[in-house]
Amino acid sequence: MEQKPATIKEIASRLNVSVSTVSRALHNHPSIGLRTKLQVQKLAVEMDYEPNQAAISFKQGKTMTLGVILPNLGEEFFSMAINGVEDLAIQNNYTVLIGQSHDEMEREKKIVDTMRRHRVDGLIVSLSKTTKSFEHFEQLKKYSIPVVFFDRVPDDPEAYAVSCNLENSSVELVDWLVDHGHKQIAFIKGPETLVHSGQRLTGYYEGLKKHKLKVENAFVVSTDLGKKKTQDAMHKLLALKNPPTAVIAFNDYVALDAIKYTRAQGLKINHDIFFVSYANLPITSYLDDPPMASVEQFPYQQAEKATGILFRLINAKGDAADIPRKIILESKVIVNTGY
Amino acid sequence: MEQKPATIKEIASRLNVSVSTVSRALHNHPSIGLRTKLQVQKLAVEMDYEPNQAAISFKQGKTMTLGVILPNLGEEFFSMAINGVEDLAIQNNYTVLIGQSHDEMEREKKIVDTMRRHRVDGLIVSLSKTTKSFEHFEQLKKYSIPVVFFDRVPDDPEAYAVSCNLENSSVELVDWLVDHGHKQIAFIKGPETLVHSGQRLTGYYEGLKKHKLKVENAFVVSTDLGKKKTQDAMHKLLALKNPPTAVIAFNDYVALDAIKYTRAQGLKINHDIFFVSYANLPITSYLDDPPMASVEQFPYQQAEKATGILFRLINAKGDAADIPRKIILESKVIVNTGY
DNA sequence: AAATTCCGGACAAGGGTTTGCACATAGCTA
DNA sequence: TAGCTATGTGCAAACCCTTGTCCGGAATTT
Repeated sequence: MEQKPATIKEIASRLNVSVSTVSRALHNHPSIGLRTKLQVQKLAVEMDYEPNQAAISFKQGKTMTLGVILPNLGEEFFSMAINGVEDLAIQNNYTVLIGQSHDEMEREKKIVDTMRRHRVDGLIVSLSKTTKSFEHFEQLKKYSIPVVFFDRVPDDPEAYAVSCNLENSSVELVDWLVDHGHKQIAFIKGPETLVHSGQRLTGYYEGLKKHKLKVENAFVVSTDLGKKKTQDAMHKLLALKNPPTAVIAFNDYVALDAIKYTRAQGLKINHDIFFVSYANLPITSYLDDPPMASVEQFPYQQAEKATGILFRLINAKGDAADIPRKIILESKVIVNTGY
Repeated sequence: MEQKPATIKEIASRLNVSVSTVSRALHNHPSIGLRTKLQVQKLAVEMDYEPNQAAISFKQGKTMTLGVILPNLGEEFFSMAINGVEDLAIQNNYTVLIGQSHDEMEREKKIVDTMRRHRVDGLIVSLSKTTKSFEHFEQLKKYSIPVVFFDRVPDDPEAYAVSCNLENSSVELVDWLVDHGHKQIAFIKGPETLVHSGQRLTGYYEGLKKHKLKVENAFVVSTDLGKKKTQDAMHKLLALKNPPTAVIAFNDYVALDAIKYTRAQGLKINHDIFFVSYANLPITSYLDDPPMASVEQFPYQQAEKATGILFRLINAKGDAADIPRKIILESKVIVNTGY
């Protein structure tokens, strides 16, 4: 077993040529003669030569590494998003450093620090739901590390961000429910810190208005996305003298918790009370009574677009003027059929 | 906005001291006077100095980076496992490079290449289900990059591996079913390439023997873990003149697909036919009729233990004699109660 | 006062790769 | 034949940090 990895230097000395020649030969530089080139390449293979990425990073000031920070890989939404980043990264010969904030701002900060120290060439971020300040990201400008956000994006016009507009789909969700005879439509909203929360709510109100339905304040309840709060929220709705016949949940996970609770109360899902939500997670297809409709937010595409922008930023030497700061995808209502 | 990141060199020249002094001052080296130390540290903060990890890696021949290769982050089992790696890595000031093989050997190979080029200090791997040769891993020895496998481990006595013994739990699964009156127990097995497949099957046979039940060959069907094959397998079982009353599925995902299919055939789950499986995924708690029992395989713990071994290997200079090559955790049957 | 110790800091090397520039040899043109 | 131009290689610097060795001078000891 060989101990130390081979270096360009060793190849050079064995062939009695200079290191620069070897380097150029391996890069197919035109100014190297064919014979030399072949010799070098042959020996390189024999010696299991592998360029030392650390040395290259050092020399070039580029690490060929992208950082990705997201709340939680356990959520299907994010694990699908990762694929969007990874695929594009691989195409560009980049590697991906992943960190999970677990929805805690402190952890998010720490990860940013680590990424910075590792000198990642750029960062893809989906914010933790508890993130309220953004210094840790702004700081990155000092080190000229570009950042692109997706899905959970900051409310900052300067930031590069890819997200899904949920307002129209929220209206469509209401449309769909009304078409199916509902007039008592409740809404479980998420944390105010998330930009998306507002969009959904706005769409909801808009939808009600469009169909000339009255806004019932008691029909709007909130959750922190945790199981407990979601159940509390659901409890409030069910306790009303005149409970809703349909519920729009913040996302599929919330819907799942809400459904579970509701079922435990003896109601028949999608019969006594209907659910619709956001995210359109594949796992919902295994449920007996999944949300009847869900808003697809295209995690893969969002992440991919964000990564595309990031690469443009990385490659743009200063003149990033023509790179769009905001990309908004349209979400889409998917009606759950085959169950 | 500052363009170039600050270097130790700049600090040195501004303070009219040598770079070595600065370096030592920042590392709290005892041979540096207090006054100098403070001056240096103060200026370092002012200049937003951040050690260049690439340069350090280069110099030290260590990248402080761990590579993790696993089939698919979308599977809860693996996304939970990642946390085990990440937590331990953070504690040791390491960063984690993640790659998904998507269960394709070719992709796995490519990722190994990238990781090698990035000179990760070590690798944690859970094999793709299509991986049949291991050259790409053995190759790593040449570069002295240690590898530790977990869960989906190779059948090689030399390899470092952490896994869960499923044999005993498989017997227990049969015990449990028999206790609940079942005598017609079927088994959906997985790909032969996975070591675990054999363990499960062995345990199944052992369980049958223990309870003096006859082995029905028709009761053992197989899947490649995909939805289609699972349905085919389930179809075969249900088509028997004397179908099973209970099914042991390869894992929860297989169980989910099988259950879905079975339900579609008009049978009542956990009434006409019972399911038990492996993995104990949290998402099953959202199902109306989840598998009645599931074998917990402790993904977090497996990954954590594997990472622990990896760190020992990284830190052991050659004498890795006392580091165990195999760690076997006992899996545990979890009976699904509260639904 | 002379000798010894120790503290604070400097010098320099080394690690792998890339790249601008200089240089040598050969082949060609005039 | 002298003068050029390709063509192919080598030299050396630069990238940033760590660390072993060495040295001047002040403080302590005898």
